[in-house]
Amino acid sequence: MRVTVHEVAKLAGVSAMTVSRVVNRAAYVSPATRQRVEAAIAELGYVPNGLARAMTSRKTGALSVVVPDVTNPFFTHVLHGAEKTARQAGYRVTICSSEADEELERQYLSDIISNQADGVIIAPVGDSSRARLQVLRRNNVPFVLVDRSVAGLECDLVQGDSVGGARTLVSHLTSLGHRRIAMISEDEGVSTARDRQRGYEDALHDVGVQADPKLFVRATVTEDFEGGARAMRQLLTLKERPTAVFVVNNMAAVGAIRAIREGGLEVPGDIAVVAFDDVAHAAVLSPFLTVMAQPADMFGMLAVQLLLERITGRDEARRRIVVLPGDLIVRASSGTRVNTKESRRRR
Amino acid sequence: MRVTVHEVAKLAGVSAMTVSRVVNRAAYVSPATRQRVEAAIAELGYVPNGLARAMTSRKTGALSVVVPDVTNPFFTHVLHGAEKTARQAGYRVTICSSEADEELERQYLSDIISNQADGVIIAPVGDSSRARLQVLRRNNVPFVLVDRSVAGLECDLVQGDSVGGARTLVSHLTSLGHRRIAMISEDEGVSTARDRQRGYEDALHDVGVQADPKLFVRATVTEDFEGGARAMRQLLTLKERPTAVFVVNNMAAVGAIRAIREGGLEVPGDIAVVAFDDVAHAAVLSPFLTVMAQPADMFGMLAVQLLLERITGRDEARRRIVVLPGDLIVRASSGTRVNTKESRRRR
DNA sequence: CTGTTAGCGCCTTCAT
DNA sequence: ATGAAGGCGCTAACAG
Repeated sequence: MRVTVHEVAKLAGVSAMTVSRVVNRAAYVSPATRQRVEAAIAELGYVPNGLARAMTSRKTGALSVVVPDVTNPFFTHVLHGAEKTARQAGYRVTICSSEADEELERQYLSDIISNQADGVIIAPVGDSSRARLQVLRRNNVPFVLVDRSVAGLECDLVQGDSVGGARTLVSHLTSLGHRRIAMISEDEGVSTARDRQRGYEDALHDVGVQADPKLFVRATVTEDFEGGARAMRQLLTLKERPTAVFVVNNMAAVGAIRAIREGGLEVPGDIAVVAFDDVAHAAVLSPFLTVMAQPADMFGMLAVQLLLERITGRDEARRRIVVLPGDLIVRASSGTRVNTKESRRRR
Repeated sequence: MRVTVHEVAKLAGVSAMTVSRVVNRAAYVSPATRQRVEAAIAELGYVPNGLARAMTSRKTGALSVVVPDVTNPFFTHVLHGAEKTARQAGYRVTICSSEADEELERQYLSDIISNQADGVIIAPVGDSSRARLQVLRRNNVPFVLVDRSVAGLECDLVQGDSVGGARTLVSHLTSLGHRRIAMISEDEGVSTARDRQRGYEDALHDVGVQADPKLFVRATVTEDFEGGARAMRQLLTLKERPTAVFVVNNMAAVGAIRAIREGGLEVPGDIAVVAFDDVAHAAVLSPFLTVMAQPADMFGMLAVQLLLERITGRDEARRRIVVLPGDLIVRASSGTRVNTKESRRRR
């Protein structure tokens, strides 16, 4: 089978312990024996068994990052930031795509415990994740939430300013004269959905508009854009169509825009669209969607930093919450000033 | 510390061995004791230690997927396909982003051996990866290449039809009347770059055009689009500018288009652009780039299937190569028929 | 400076 | 149907 310390030891004429010391650059090994051991290692192509090491050291050097969708550019950048930061600190990163599925998430978290990851970064499926995360806690696996909080669970968290961001986006629409503004949200168990809804309502309230329940729909947000498309189609059936739509995230927005066009309408001519999170490559290729762009890489980086502090630091019980502001990027999809009764009156 | 078999055993009043048998659903445990053990497991929140298990079973249940860039939508979908297929087969997937860096790749592969992954899927940095992959082989870690082959290395491989795909893309351009067609390629150590160059030259040859070395530039392809942009800027300095450009991949194409626009020119008006690999979300938001779309998810799925066969199957020494065709998707960036001297003459 | 002992948590093997 | 012994590969803790 695979080469072990013992074979190296035998070849070098020393004990297994000495080999271990050489490998780990640890203390006092005479240059002469060190050299013999190194030669033996090279000759046999010895690679230490990380599992065995982890067994004794109780450190696997692995962090797990759990996201609902690896193909979503937002999470892709969270991953990237996390991976980079973790690597620089000597940790590997295992990526799990929960597909926004509770059972799958449960399975992954169980795997993570089983495989003794040193820590976990997770964008939870939703509030239902609470029970699963408490199992992590019971097993002493430190974790940090990214992007989404979980109701009733106190823990470190890196998130965007969803309330403020949504308010800014929707205010952008109202400032253009829109008053009949719909929102496409997602499952209410997701904290960002709730927060963005609040920002949406705040912005409407700012201009004296009462949120109309008929203009609020939820999309099942999947990797495919279908969820957003379906929600949009539903809005298009209304007698009084909205003149603008605020979409809870980038993927749903892409679906919504497709649905609008398939319905024979135009963005922003017939319906203006704004959304949370930028769409990386699309933004460069043909800048179109007006968004609240979030520094996704930074989410990942900071989450790992908090996590590493939990792992290495003596547990300062204090819970840390980092909130990162986003940037409003105005592009074509939100259109220009429109003439509504209200806006005409004001001029 | 973490709960172990022994604590469960003590609580249930049995031996550790019996606990193990219950956990593994193995042989002969009386219903009565089984029940007591299960109660103890639940009460203590026991989760088996995967490392210890792997130590004895010599199976970690982990596959590693190494890609040059996790934010590239092409690789993102390869990952997704791989992850899904692996999970269904009971394997976890660890993702490594080599950043197209040789040293980083070496480190990852070394980690992978060390952590006893059961197998590896890798889109290698380039031909230089050969040495590193041979280390894998020496350590009996089965692996399958995706997307790129490695010169001088015989092994299972899932790839696209780069020669044919490039030829189709470039022929699309020649059929529109273009004759002065540039290519933005990448490092020649990457098999797809070589293959696509061949397809490019073949297509030119088909219409009696000799490839002009001045029209061939290489981009350092990074996660950022800068590589493609720089290459494009270089082409724009030519006295006789190309009328069309074939770009080796999606990321570089995005950069190239940005550079063209920043240079005050238009796509496709001044320069037509075609590229390999679609840009997922952008394609829906504002269909623009003419591409050879590859079934990336399928790359990942098939690669895992081949890998699992290597892992579980008795090694049928035969090497397997799967070549998946792409789809030409014609959009705005390649433009319509142009009038060149040649095309005018022909009419 | 180097070797010996023991044990990480589990499971294979052999008893009972 | 259940238990005891031993070992997977490595290293911490103690010798010397």
